[in-house]
Amino acid sequence: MDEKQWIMEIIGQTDKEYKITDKQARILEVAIQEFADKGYSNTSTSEIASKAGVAEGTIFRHYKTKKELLLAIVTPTLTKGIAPIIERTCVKDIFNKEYESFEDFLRFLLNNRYQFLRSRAPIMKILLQEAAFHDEINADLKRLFTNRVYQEFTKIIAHFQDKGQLKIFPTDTVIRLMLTSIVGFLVTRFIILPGYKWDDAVEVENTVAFIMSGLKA
Amino acid sequence: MDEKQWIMEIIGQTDKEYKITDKQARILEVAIQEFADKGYSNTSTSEIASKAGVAEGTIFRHYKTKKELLLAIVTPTLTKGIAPIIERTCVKDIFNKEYESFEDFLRFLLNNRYQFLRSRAPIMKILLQEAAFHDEINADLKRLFTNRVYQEFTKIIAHFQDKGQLKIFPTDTVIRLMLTSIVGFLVTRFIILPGYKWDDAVEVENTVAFIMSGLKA
Amino acid sequence: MDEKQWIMEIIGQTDKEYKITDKQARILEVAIQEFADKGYSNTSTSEIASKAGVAEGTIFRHYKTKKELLLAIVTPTLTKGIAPIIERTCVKDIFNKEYESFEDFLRFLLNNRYQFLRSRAPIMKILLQEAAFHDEINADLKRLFTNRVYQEFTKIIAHFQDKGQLKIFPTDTVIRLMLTSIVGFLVTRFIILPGYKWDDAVEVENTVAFIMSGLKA
Amino acid sequence: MDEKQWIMEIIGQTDKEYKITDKQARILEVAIQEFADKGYSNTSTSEIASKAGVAEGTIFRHYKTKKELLLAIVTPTLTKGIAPIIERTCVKDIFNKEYESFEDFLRFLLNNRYQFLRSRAPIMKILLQEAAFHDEINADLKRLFTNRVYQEFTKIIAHFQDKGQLKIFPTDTVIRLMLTSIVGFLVTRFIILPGYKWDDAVEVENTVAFIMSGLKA
DNA sequence: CATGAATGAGGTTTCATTCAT
DNA sequence: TATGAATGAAACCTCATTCAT
Repeated sequence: MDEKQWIMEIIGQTDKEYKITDKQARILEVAIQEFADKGYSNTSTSEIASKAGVAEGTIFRHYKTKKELLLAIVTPTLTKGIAPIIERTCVKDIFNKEYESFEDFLRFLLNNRYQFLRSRAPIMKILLQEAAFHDEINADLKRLFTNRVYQEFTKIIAHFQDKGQLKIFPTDTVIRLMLTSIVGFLVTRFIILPGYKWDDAVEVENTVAFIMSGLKA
Repeated sequence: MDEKQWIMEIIGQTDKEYKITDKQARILEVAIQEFADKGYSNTSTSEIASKAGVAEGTIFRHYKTKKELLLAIVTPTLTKGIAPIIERTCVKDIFNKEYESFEDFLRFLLNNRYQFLRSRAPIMKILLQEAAFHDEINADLKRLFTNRVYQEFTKIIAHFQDKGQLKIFPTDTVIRLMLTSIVGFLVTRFIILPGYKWDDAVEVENTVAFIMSGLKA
Repeated sequence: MDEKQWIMEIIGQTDKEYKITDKQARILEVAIQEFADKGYSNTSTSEIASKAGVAEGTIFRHYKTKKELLLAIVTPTLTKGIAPIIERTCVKDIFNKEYESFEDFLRFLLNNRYQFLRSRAPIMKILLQEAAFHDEINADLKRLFTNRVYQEFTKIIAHFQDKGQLKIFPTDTVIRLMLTSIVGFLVTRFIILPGYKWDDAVEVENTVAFIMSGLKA
Repeated sequence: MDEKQWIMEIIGQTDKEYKITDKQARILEVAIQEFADKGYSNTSTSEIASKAGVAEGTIFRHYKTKKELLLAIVTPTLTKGIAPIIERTCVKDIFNKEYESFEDFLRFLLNNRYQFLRSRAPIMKILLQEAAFHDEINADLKRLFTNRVYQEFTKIIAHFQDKGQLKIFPTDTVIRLMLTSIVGFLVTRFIILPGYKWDDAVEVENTVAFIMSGLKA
């Protein structure tokens, strides 16, 4: 199912058959739901167990501690959410002239992350909430950001500045403004006001336009 | 002290003398610190007590419950953080032609909120974290936003669109893009990367310029 | 192998071929090791299973409960450790004048038990530790002691007192002093300080001499 | 009360008034009883709590962990049980010619430790049982033994060997035989067979005589 | 006002044991 | 015979809150 594609990521084997019992899946499903709704600390393992229709001990057979359950949920999305799009998909393509313009790149980026988050909004909410309090998540987040996002964006921006498409703002500021608008869109859309009557296509286009106006030469 | 001006807000009496014992102040100080660092749920009242050099019972003499302590910390900043700037300062002034341009308004807004947050970053962090899980905070936030920010911004934007200064984007989108950039700046500056070597004046100016490029007619 | 002679005792068939699977042997081996190192209560069956390379359920296929596993380990050594030496070997021999002197008997006893414990120190440690808390072991121990050791020793001591070789201490006291020295030697040697640089032959001889000085007429 | 003198030792203040609530005393009393009867691992904190007529949380207000409770019980007796008698009372006195003979010293030692254990048998049982499994206890025990008992005994034995009162056995062996008999007596008397019809005065005298026969020149 | 011992409900975790495969 | 996922009771421990002093 498309909806539960994240299960694959969490289990870690994309297509290989890997024993994942029905109960284990239900534990993950409920844990994500509850962590997102009420926060990690405010969710008890006994609650997860009963909502998943499972004995409490069963949770601890699969995850040694409650925190390990949290990390099992959050880590794959963290990695997939930040790392690959940049490196694999974009950077190569951009320098292979796949993206003629920065605007095309931006549009692709927004659409791509939008699709990614559609089915992962709750996990992303957990990630953002708990990053503040768990060093394991925080460290991963910082490492991925500096090694992937920041480095690659720096190159891309330099590339398009060289081509004369972008204003010569300081790179850090460009990244900040750009990411702020992108993340702001996604967070508003999926976390703060998921129920609002968004016309997503229009919002994406307007956001791209807004960013471009601010950055283009 | 300027640094501890929030104490006044929390106590609720701006200049009148109101008995605020030394111990009570220390409880608040420590609670803010710990809630911001480790989260409300991960901070125990006994920990607050011992770090504040106070008996465990003393906290409950001033605040009936732990949650009441949280709300005592968060509510004044929530109110002051959102409400007054709009109503008192801006709206009147704008229609009194105090702000000739939207850009001036934007610059004032950013600088004003920047100043406000300088000494209240930890409280703001608590506010953002806990709004997700406490209906009391959430409701306040939503009410303030719709009654103040949203309403007033709608008027202001209409005003400057009429004057031909702003592009005719849908108002909701304009507000979203604008606030996203402003909040993104403040959150990045004070919460995510408070230690970074920001040149604040430049960042403010660039942010204003960025927003203006995206919105002006 | 000499080292694993206890396996025979535990299985219960000395020379008959009795199906003892490799897995069962490994369970026993690991259980003895862990019970001796960390105590019965502090050793979990799952730990035994994993260290023995066996599924958790497999242990319970051979031993209905964890306690049954303990008793299976401890009982044969308990019986063999106390009972036979007295009855079969000694008493008969002594009255058959095999032992001319109490000193010869003592020397034989010490050497014999010393040999017996060489390969069974861990089991003996378990026995001593757990006798205090498990009535099954305790009862066996008491029964064996009163029926075998105490009764037979009484006779032997009387015999050598009659022959004028032993001082006329109260029998109970003689047994206490004698056993205290023997058990003290063995426990020190095998359990408390097994790593110490003992010259066993010398220690045995000195211990015999020490006891004899104290007891001889 | 004489019976509860150990309470003082555990609290740590001999005569100074130190807040020790009634409940705390009851927790200790019950914990000692249960640990001695059933073993540390087989005694649950909830059981201690209910038998002491106290809420379970109360235990953890005084002792952060169950192990801390164990150590609080065992450490003072460990220290007092081994250390002072040797150093303070004996060694000085011996070389001050207080003890004319090794026999006098032995008699004093036995009587003194006998008195000490009268009211502390359960604690001593716990100590012996748990030393095997808790490194904290084990380390303390080893340290005290080598620094106090072993060192001082070595001097004392050399002293009396010089005076021609003792056989020239190797010192280690002399210590082993002597302690074995002393500890054997105390353990038999207080732990293995506390209910037996002992005539303590006689047993002490016989034990002294036994040891002396074995060791005197 | 302030204290801190006491509470007890509820949290996470462990573990012997069962049972379908 | 062997497996290992599942169980649930019970273990240890935390913590907001109360109350006598």
